[in-house]
Amino acid sequence: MDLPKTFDSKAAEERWFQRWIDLGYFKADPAREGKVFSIVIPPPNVTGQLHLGHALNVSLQDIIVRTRRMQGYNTLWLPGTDHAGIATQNAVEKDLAREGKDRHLLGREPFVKRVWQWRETYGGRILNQLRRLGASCDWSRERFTLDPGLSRAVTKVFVDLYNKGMIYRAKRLINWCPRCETALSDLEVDHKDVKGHLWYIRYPFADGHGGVTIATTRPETMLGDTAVAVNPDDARLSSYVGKTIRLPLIGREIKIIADAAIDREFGTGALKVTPGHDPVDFELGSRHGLEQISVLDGKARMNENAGPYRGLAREEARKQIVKDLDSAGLLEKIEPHSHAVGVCSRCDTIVEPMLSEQWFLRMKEMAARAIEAVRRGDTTFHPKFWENTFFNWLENIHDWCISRQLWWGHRIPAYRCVRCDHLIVAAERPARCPECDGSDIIQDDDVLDTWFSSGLWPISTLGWPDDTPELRRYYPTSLLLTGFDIIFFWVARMMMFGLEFTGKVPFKDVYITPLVRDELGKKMTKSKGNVVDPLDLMEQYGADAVRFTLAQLAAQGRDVILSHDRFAASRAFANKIWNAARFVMMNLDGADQPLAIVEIAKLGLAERWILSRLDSTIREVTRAIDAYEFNLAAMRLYQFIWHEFCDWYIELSKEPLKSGGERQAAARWVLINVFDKMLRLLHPFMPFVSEEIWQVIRVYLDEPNLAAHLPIAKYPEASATNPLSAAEETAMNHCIVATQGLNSLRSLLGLHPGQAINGFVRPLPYRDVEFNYESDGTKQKLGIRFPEKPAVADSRLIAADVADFRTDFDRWKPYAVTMAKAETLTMLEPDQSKPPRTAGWVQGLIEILVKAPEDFDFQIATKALEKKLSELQAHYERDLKRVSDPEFQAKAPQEKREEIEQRVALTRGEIMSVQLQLSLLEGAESHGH
RNA sequence: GGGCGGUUAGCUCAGUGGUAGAGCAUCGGCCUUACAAGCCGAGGGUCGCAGGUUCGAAACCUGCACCGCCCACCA
Repeated sequence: MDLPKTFDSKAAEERWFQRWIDLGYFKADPAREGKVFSIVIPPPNVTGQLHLGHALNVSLQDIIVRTRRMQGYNTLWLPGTDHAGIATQNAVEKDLAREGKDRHLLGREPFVKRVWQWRETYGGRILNQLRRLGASCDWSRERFTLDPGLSRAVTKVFVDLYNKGMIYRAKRLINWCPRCETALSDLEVDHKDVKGHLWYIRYPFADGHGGVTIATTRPETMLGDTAVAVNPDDARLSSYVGKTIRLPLIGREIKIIADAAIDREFGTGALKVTPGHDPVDFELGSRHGLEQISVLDGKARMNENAGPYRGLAREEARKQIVKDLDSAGLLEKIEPHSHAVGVCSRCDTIVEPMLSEQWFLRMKEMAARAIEAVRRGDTTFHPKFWENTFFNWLENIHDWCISRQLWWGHRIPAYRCVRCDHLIVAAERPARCPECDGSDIIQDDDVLDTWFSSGLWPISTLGWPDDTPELRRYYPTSLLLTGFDIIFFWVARMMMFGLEFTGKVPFKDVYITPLVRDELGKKMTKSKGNVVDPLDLMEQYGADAVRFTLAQLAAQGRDVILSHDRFAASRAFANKIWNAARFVMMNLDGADQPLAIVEIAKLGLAERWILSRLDSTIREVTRAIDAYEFNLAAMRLYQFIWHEFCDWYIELSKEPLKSGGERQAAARWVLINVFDKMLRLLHPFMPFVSEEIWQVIRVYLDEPNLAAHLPIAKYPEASATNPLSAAEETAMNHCIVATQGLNSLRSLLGLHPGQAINGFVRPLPYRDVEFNYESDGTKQKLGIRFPEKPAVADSRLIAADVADFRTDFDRWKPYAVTMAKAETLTMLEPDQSKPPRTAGWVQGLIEILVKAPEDFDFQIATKALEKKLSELQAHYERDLKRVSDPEFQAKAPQEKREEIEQRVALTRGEIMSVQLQLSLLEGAESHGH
């Protein structure tokens, strides 16, 4: 089998994705038996472009979806898009503007038609980009929030909530964007700090004398003032309460009122009250029954209530009014003042608090039920701390303004009889007015906030309000995976709607993804020009590498900071796997298809060892995915594949592969089987490279009902019993550590890697077994000759030989280095019966030193050893002190005491070893120079 | 004003009570027929600061600093 030297990611991506879809692997069948795993995609804006947030989101969803599918779950991942009312409408308006038109010129019908056209053009784009990432959605179930079925759900919800009295119409002070010319919800308003001014303006009493000075950041709204308020406890001003003021410039007479909410410290302590243009004043005005006067129109120009200023834009009016007040001698001073202004989150225009009649949804009760459901644990957030954020918002929730003065969206199912003005809320347009029987009935012009329909996404996409098989089978969904920026907009609303209309939470788990930032840790925005395009990344590194990198970076509770190095490393990883595959295939020439299964008992130590490492990897990866710890799963895979399988097992397999016979058969079988399981584990992370390789090796697999492709192959499970005994594990770890120790020694001594070193290491628990080591540099690890069967351990233990090495390899490793060296040393002690070959080891070392090259730097080597020695001594002393501390002996748990006592012995051995090495260096220096 | 998250090697991040870790980057040595997108080594950290709890703290508690984010009607 000929495989090219480097992995061609693009070819693999093109080869497999369409194939998987054509074969229907991603299709969900509600009729199928089995446990269910279901998830609905956070629908991207229909006209959106893929950004890294999507890429992260989709990669993580795909990892878990593919895993569950392979684990045999009845899996549904439902894709789709959101009509994204205001965002899309703005985009099309911008497009129109380029042609010198605007939507009003076009008219409502043609404009909406144009948006649909736009959707036809760009609507498929983002989903195609998700497919490029490998998203294994059931693409046959694609939904759009304006689909007829989903619209029907929206209408029903509106009508039901209206009939329950939860949706109502009211004239309130709402957020108004003068550019978009629509109402906005509180969430759609961003707050920005601006450096403004505080204008101090004297409002004279009605008799023309004296007056009260107020401080304001918005002088132009004074035209709508209907009172001046002071704190009743304010000694300076309370005597004025009840007096009348003549409002400058327009001459309206207003009263001075008292209200405890007034901050005496701010400004002059007197507040101009503008109920028509300020939320605080609106509240205050309602308490005192003040008139509400609006002085601005929908485009934020002064209206007919603004007298001489009518027609001016609000900024113009402000300048003019300040100027006029100054001429009138009423402007007392101007102070610089920073404060926050609300801006439209879509277009950044300063939002105007405006009096307006809108539709509202009462939230308190629904919010309370959502809180209760999360408290009960029906839904759990990951990471958990997001629950606080969720509670916090819901506990302080205000009614939701759901109507928008837009054209793109779900038109509100409310109708009005032209003749008698009767309001009818109904799913269908009524033919006649039930009050006056009039037939002239018009529908409300407004559409719903786009989040109203996305809030229904988990139920509407499954067919609600009908009782569909999908709804019954897949609802509640298993998981929602989304960004924190839409917890309020979307997650909370889905919770509330789901509970309200099905009595059940819409998802059991919510995984909140972190924010993706650029390499400098900055948020990516178009205006900063630091947006990294995932399509470029895929082009450069391949979809697998992009997915794997995002998974690695997605630690819970942290922002994802991009790093090109990481993408490059993942691409190298894909290539590494590819080359491992080439090695395996090269060595399977002429092998049976499928390979005959080899019993575990007939495998060598290295074979059993890699199988054992594989089991540990399977367990850890599975556990991490279950816990949504994608980064840990990815890291473990990387560690196993590269450092355990490639670095060790492949190297160790070379000799048996050449040997022919049973050992060759065993090595072949292990190579294929480990590779197979490894690819299955890897597949959810790197679907393309894994499939590309698996297709080549699958002919060797002997599995009943073997899947044709990886997406539906069975997910690996760890063996019930460890293929490696504790003793064998110890032996193998000794080999690894001995090899590393001697490689390090050679490097330290400045020897050429090709320089042969002969030596042996005897693992202490196996005193009658030795591992001969002959490294000639060209096959560094190959020289280890493993005993066919490790002999039973000798029970005699020397001082350094007390550690129980049945612990995790990584923790164990440093001790083993010590072991290898300590062995050497103990042999020098007089009371030991001295095994002859230990002296040989030392002898070998001396010979090497004698043969050291002319330019060998003894000073550097000595320095390094001395440093190491002092570190060891520090550790030794610390541990020794600890061990001899009576309190430690009294209070520390026994296992800890033992552990540290063992460490003391080991460190002591290692110290002696380093001392020996140092003395050898000294000797060699005087000898050789 | 309230709340949340973060601070560990040059960079990006693991590490929830027992000798500080990985990847990348750096340095040294290797073209060794799976892989130079590679292999073998090495250097590099008073774990943000100050207290406390503990036999023992990067980890647990308190306070502080700095970075980032969210919420909020001081005109």
